Amino acid sequence: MAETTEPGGTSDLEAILREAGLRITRQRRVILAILAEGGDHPDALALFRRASRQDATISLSTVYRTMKVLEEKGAIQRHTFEGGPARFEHADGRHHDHLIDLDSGAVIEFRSEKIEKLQEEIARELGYEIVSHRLELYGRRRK
Amino acid sequence: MAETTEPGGTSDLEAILREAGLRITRQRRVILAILAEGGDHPDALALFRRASRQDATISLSTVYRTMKVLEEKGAIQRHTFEGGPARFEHADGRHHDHLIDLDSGAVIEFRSEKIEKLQEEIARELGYEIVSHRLELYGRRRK
DNA sequence: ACTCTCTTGCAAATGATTTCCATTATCATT
DNA sequence: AATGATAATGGAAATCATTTGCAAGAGAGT
Repeated sequence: MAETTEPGGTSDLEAILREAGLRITRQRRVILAILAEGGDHPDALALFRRASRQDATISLSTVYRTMKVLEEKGAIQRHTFEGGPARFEHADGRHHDHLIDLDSGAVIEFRSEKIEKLQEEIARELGYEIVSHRLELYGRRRK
Repeated sequence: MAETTEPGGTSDLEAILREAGLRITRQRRVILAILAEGGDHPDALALFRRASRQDATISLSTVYRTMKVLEEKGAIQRHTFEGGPARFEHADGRHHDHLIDLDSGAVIEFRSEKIEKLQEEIARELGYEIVSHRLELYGRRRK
């Protein structure tokens, strides 16, 4: 498994930075690696804590700055779920919506072609073109 | 048109406060009246400015406090659209989603039974019960 | 190694919202 | 209408998430 082709790998993110003429710093490398692992949707503080374990010199500002840059380059996505700080996710291209577990804060991704279609339809009827959308379900596990 | 039966009228909101054992103050009356007019989705500052015209003694804190109380009582809804302060809306019972005009900031309400159904379905498949949801379309007027 | 300038850490600034606290006002009761 | 208990208010300070200013530090091309 060549790490250069590993989907969603760190190298993807590094490549994005490099191509944008940005520098690959020690702290960015660490943050990128954490994001590349994927799996969850950490907020800036969580990211900072995890990164700190690998490199104690990282600051929260840098986490925020890095998130901002990566978001601008389209490399990650920022989600602001209800009543909480922004959470970040490695943008793997495939759009999806979210179901947030109100008890654990866990985020489950899903996608519904039907809903997407309906949204387009609704916007069209109202005379609009959708630029982006956000669909979030907040719920609890069914017992 | 008896104002006591006027749907979505101020008296509704006042009744909610009264029934909750809360006091009807001069400033609350002003804020409630503005919300009752409905029509748009003002944020706290806009609400504060409008209220100030009627009663210069109103403070921003009171606007926020009133919003919090009314939200807890289910009398209004708080929406936090992307990249902006919370905006409030008189809760008239009928659930709806929002389409935000990216150019004007205007909010258009809509409702799709089909989408609601699909959401339920998706949550069920994932083993969840929906407690609440949020669907927002961000778009521009089609020319 | 040298230099240019992008990045960083830290602290201070910001923006939205909440909370503290002493004062005022509402409303049920006289 | 006066009284009194206590909820509500204004204003300032506090909080939370995030951004920014600035001097020092570190990539990367030469």
